[in-house]
Amino acid sequence: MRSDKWQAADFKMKKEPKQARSQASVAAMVGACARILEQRGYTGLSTNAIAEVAGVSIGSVYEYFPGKEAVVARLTEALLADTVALLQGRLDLTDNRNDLNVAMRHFLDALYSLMRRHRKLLRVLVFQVPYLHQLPATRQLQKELQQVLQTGLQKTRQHYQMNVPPHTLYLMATSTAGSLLHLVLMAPPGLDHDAILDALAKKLSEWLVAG
Amino acid sequence: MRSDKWQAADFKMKKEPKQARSQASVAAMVGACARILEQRGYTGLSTNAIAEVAGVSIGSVYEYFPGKEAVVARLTEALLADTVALLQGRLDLTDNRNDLNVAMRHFLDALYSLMRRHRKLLRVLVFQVPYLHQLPATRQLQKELQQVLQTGLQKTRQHYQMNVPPHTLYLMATSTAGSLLHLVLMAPPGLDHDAILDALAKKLSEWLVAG
DNA sequence: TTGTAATCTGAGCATATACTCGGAAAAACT
DNA sequence: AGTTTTTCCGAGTATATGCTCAGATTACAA
Repeated sequence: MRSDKWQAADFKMKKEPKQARSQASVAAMVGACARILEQRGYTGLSTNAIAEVAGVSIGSVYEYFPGKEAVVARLTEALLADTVALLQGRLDLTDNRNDLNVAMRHFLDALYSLMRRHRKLLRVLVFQVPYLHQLPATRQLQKELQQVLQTGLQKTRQHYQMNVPPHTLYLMATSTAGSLLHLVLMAPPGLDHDAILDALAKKLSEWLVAG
Repeated sequence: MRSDKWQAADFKMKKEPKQARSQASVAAMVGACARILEQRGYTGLSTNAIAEVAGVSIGSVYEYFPGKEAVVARLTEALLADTVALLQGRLDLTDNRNDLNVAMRHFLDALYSLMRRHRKLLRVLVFQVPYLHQLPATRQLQKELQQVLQTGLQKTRQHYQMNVPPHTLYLMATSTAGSLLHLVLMAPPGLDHDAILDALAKKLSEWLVAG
């Protein structure tokens, strides 16, 4: 086993579980993976540990996954589904004729509470999983988010008749991500998160109309 | 060996090398650590690998370090020294009576080129080292940067007579960090980095004077 | 019922990694 | 020179982890 094996790792399942029994097994493995990541970090994740925590034998793990990397990939796909679904629903709020600031604040709140709900898992995924950015789910998330923002802004832009300079969208996305990530994962205690989100929403709105 | 051992890991050296010979050995180990991290990632880092690449025996490694975590800690301390020194020197540009926008752009450029120079190493440290935020050097860097910014802004604030709302400094720092990190480590090809930095500097300046 | 495919098992082998320890070699000290 | 401290060595042990495989067990279909 080469230690940098993940650089060419296989993130796809060997086969899909067809019966209800095996589907439950796979679900248990993915759940075990999440629990292990949260409690022991990525260094504590092993195929043997997954099998033990999931309550199945090690052979069953390799029946469906080529290695732990694929289990992590499957887990992130599940998170992706939740995220996109929630953001789609929440971004509709931008559509009805509310104040831009309010709409932006709603959007930020959706992102913030989602990240907060998966705080521990998110920390490990972002700061420890070496191949996170090679994962199909991660790439897809970036695309989806960009598209959601783009279309959402397009509506807003028409409504408010503004034109956004070329690099503004990129800067808004990356800086917002940076602030939110820091707030959720690295912020010192004692900060008023709501107030900070208020300020961020206000600034982003101004940024948009200012162009 | 518990797999989550790093949660209580010892980041301090067993003893300092006193003779020139041992100082060279330790330097070789730290250099080997950097090379391994860049080429094989954190999963490829082992005490045995450090010894091999550094050209010393495994026993020598454990003579000075309790484990690989301490070597990584030592490495980040070295990076910290470079960073703080460079930023101190570059922030003086904010002092002379230049335009705020220009000064901000200089500051961003210093940060950007430093991060770009250590691109590969930075990626591994940020995205793979599980205990990066527990490292003394990391905590110190946050403090130093905050202090440098605070004093730098204080001068500028006096000069331009502006008052910055409570959470603005936090948002500026975290969003700037987010944008710079994304630009250096995760940006898709084809982006005009200089133009983006221009836009960011402009926006930050406006943000400051706007309050 | 009987056959076939799907599922599960866990002992066991190969390898990797962490870390020790007794002692050799080199430098510094007196 | 003799003594002490520092430095270095690397075989060797213990453990962890990845992964296989021959066969038992269960579901489903003809």
